[in-house]
Amino acid sequence: MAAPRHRAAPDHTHPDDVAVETALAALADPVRLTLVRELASSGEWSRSCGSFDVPVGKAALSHHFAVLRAAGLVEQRDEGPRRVNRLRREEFDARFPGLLALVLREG
Amino acid sequence: MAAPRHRAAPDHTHPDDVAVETALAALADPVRLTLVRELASSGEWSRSCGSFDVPVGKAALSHHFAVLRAAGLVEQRDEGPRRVNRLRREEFDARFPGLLALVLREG
DNA sequence: CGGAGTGTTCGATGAAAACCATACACTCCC
DNA sequence: GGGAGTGTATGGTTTTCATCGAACACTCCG
Repeated sequence: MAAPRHRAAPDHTHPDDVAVETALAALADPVRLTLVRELASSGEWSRSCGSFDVPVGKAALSHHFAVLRAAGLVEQRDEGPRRVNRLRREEFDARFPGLLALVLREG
Repeated sequence: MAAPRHRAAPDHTHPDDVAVETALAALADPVRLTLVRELASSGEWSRSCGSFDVPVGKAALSHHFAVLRAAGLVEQRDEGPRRVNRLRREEFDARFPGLLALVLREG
């Protein structure tokens, strides 16, 4: 058996399994764009979900992170009581070359 | 006075005046993606609006072209009874380098 | 144990977007 | 002039998406 898991691990999607439409739609939202940008200018695994300055409640925020995971943009890991994030720079850029750079270049 | 214009010219938006979110949202739709791709593999000004193989009615199609114009992706010109299209490759690529190539590389 | 902190899930709501059918406008050609 | 072809505008329906409030699950710490 596997080690007992006390909390459901978030299901990730690898960028390779993501359709272009999905990636574009994920990045087309202003809130998610902020998350990605702030995440890009922070160290990996340094930001918990609640540490972002976006004008939405917890529920909506949780949903946005689910969308980002499904688009292969963000990886999450449980660290104690909080869930920390990492931008999947390399993997995502390998699948969609230049796209991340494009949205990071402005803002 | 200017020469009499019998039909309203479509209002275009230059890619330089387009926000990233707008460009991404425009390309995130499957129908519009098809239009852009088919347009990319055709000569400039060679395709009229009705010449595309998409599963939507005339009204919806007209709307999609309006979105593409607003995103700086397509330029239109009236040619007799029909409205012909051109993909704004260079201008759009100057504003969003690599984005067009990205969506054209697949499909 | 019990409370504080963090994040997800559920149900409902409101706004935005896609779509259709119809009606209209314009051009071409007989 | 009148009909066929092409595209737009309008009005209304349906779907999708972002959002919230409240309830729940889990971790940490006193």
